[in-house]
Amino acid sequence: MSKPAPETTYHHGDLRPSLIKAALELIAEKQDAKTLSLREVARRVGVSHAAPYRHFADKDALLAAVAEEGFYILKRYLQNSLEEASGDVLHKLQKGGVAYVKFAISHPSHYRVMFSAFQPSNRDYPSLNTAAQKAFSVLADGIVKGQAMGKIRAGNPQQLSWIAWSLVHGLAMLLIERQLPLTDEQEIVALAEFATRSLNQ
Amino acid sequence: MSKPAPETTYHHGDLRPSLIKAALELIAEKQDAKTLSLREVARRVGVSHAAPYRHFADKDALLAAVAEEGFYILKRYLQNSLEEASGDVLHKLQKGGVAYVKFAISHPSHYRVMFSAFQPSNRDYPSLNTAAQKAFSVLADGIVKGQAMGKIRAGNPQQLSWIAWSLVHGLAMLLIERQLPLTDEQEIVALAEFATRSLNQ
DNA sequence: CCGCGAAGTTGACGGTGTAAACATCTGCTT
DNA sequence: AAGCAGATGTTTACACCGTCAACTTCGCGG
Repeated sequence: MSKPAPETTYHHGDLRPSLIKAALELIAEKQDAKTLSLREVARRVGVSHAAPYRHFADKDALLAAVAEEGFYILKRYLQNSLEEASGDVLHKLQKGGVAYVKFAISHPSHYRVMFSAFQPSNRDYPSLNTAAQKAFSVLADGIVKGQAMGKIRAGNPQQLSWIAWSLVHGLAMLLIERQLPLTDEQEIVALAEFATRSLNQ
Repeated sequence: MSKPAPETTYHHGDLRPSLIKAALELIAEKQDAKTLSLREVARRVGVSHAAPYRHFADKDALLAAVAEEGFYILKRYLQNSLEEASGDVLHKLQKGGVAYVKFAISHPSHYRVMFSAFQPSNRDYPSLNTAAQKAFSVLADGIVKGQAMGKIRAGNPQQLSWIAWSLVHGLAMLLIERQLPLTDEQEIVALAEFATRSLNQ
């Protein structure tokens, strides 16, 4: 609403976020992120095919921005689920794990981009890396808190949170790639709950 | 050695497996499987750019074959590690889990192809699906055996093996995508051992 | 021995990522 | 207020890609 649809102007004025949004839409519409073309994104925004290069070094850079956006959303999603969950820390954490899987399966193509945008040298796209780190920290901080309250077994909290992340990430990935013959949401949630209960506490 | 390097012939004679092998080499040489081109594979084999279409419907079909090959290798790898591991079933299974992660991080780009070759409708490439299933069964069968011997807690063995698979797959993926700041093989093995010990038994 | 189908080649087409040269606009300086 | 400079878009061009159709070569069964 901030922009009164300026009919036709030479300068778009808000291109960078528009490109990210359009890429997100296209990724969601197809199932497949790897068939996404930069020119298609430009077309959807109504801009020439070279315009994106004023805002992104290359196609990968746009995908990295899309991924980064995903980690912001995931972080808020996890924080909300932890706040809303009732009961003790352990129960909150389990709800968080289920929420993680739910997020992944409800945005499968976006989730895939989030975890495939990383380059050989992970020093590219530092803001993507810190965004991912912050999302992960929601889970890791919960584990530290649980340990402090004696609800979670002692031990290297970093290792503990890494394997907890591995569990939900692996489950999410296998579900997204249809390696597990589950489609019903209820069945999936049940399995996710079972998973979060299966780690030694 | 079976082929005495026939200098130059119109017909290659062994093209299909050669293409798979060349694709595998190229994927390993680059880190990145998505920059692999069909024409590049054909070039490496010394054949025209359209020749692959006599053996594969399209590029995805070649990648599916590459993935299938990966699941055969993985299956043998897991079987060997289970056989060679000493001790009871539980210990064997834990060794198997570590072996799984080791396989993934020592063939990262191949492993990525294995889990990204699946199509929206998983009824394409049925042989790929059964190959993946068979590799997974090595692990699942071990769990059933462990339950029969009372070494692993009772419960739906399918769910149990699914979450065990999720754990090692998630750990492998996070390591491959460099989401966990570990590079030293020993550290990684230690984390994998910790992971396989962390499931309720 | 011959001809037919399988396997490989050539050439073409539309689409893609990306760079270079050009056009337009916006805001700051004088 | 004028105008210039840099930021933002456009056009054009190039090499490469996946794929198809038409053509060529070869090996094998009648």
